[in-house]
Amino acid sequence: MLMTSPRQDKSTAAPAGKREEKSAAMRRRICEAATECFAARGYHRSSIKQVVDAAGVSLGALQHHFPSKDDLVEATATHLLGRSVKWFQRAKLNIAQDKNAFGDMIRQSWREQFTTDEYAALLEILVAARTDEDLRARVAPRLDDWRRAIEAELRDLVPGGDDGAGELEAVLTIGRCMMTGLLVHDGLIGDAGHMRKVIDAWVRLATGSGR
Amino acid sequence: MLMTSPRQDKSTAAPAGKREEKSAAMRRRICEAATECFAARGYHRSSIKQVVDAAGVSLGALQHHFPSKDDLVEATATHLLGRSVKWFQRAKLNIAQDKNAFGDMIRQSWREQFTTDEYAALLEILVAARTDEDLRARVAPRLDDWRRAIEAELRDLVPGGDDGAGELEAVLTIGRCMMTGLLVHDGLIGDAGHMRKVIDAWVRLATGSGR
DNA sequence: GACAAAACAATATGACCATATTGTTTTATG
DNA sequence: CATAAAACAATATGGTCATATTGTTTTGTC
Repeated sequence: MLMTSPRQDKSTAAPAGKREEKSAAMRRRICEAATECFAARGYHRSSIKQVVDAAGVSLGALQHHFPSKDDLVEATATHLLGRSVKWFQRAKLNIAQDKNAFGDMIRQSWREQFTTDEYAALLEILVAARTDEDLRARVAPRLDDWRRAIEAELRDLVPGGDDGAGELEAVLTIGRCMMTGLLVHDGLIGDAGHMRKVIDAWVRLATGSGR
Repeated sequence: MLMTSPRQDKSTAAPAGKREEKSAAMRRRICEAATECFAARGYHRSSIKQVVDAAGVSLGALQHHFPSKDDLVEATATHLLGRSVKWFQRAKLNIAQDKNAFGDMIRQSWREQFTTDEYAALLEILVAARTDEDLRARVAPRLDDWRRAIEAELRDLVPGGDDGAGELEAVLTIGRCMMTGLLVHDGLIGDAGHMRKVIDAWVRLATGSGR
């Protein structure tokens, strides 16, 4: 038996590493596989079996780390939201503090964050959580933390004024929601050029230029 | 068996076009039940059996009118999109041609169109179609028709100038996408007051007031 | 009134899914 | 190195799903 056992090769794995470290790597690997599956086939059409196959691990291994599907989904959502926060932290440093900073950030965010498999997977999870009480109870708090973390991160980027705080929050929320809806509506047609035009229109509106 | 004569008993039954009419009523009834199910439990968690129970019809009846699930979903999407177009046609007449027309329309649309079970069901279908090629091929054209119908309907409502056409399209698209994303993101938290604030902020931005 | 097609109904089928169960290997630590 | 816990693996189970199948009733037309 065990002819086709999906073992990790030990040549690359750190021997001195701890059990905990290996466990974290396995969890990450499974979450990444889940991300792929959710993006490719949608949340409900992705079975545990498919995630297992995509990750190249055994069903038992997945079950050990994520006893239920909700456990896996919550972990995947947390993983994706955490990566998004890290993206903003990085992007913030790379963007010059000129007057186009905001528009550049929006456009870059669209390209590098929203039009990715990672965001597609997150969208699947969010929509699934809408009609699944248990899942929503797990995911909603993480989503709220994510929103706050990003707002805190970008607070000093937008020039704004005195009422910049509330204004920033509103503009960020509108932008985020608009991009999400753009994926759902116009993404279904698949016209990337048209979507970019909409993004540009949003930047114009949000920065008050060209009016 | 049971060869009773159908010659009499015409007083109570519909006189003409009975079969076609009854068929349309049945189809509508099933689509409405599907809408309920999709909104309450999500697309993939709604089984044909549940739609059948909600509609109070037999499985055979549903199968007769919609041989496959995709047939049912396409019909439901078409039904919902058609109702949305009718909503805009009605709303357009009710709104005075003052300078607040646009803002009023946005707010009314949010209340009466987006925060409804009908739109929740549509959202479920759109997201499901993202990762289901067959379903997308059926739904995407209907969605495109819907978008064009609404744009044509509202073309004369926004003052706009020469470039009003392109500008209107962009503003409508952004607003529509923003509301959809608002449902997905902030709707998960369930704070209706916060969402209304975002809508107000969008109206301010789109109309250029208070800047 | 005969007759075919449409409409409606009830049951059957085969696939798939989440998870439970049971067994084996690896790792940390005394 | 003994040993217990953690990690990993293979199979089993009960339920649900979409759809196929087959049978019955209703309706339009000749």
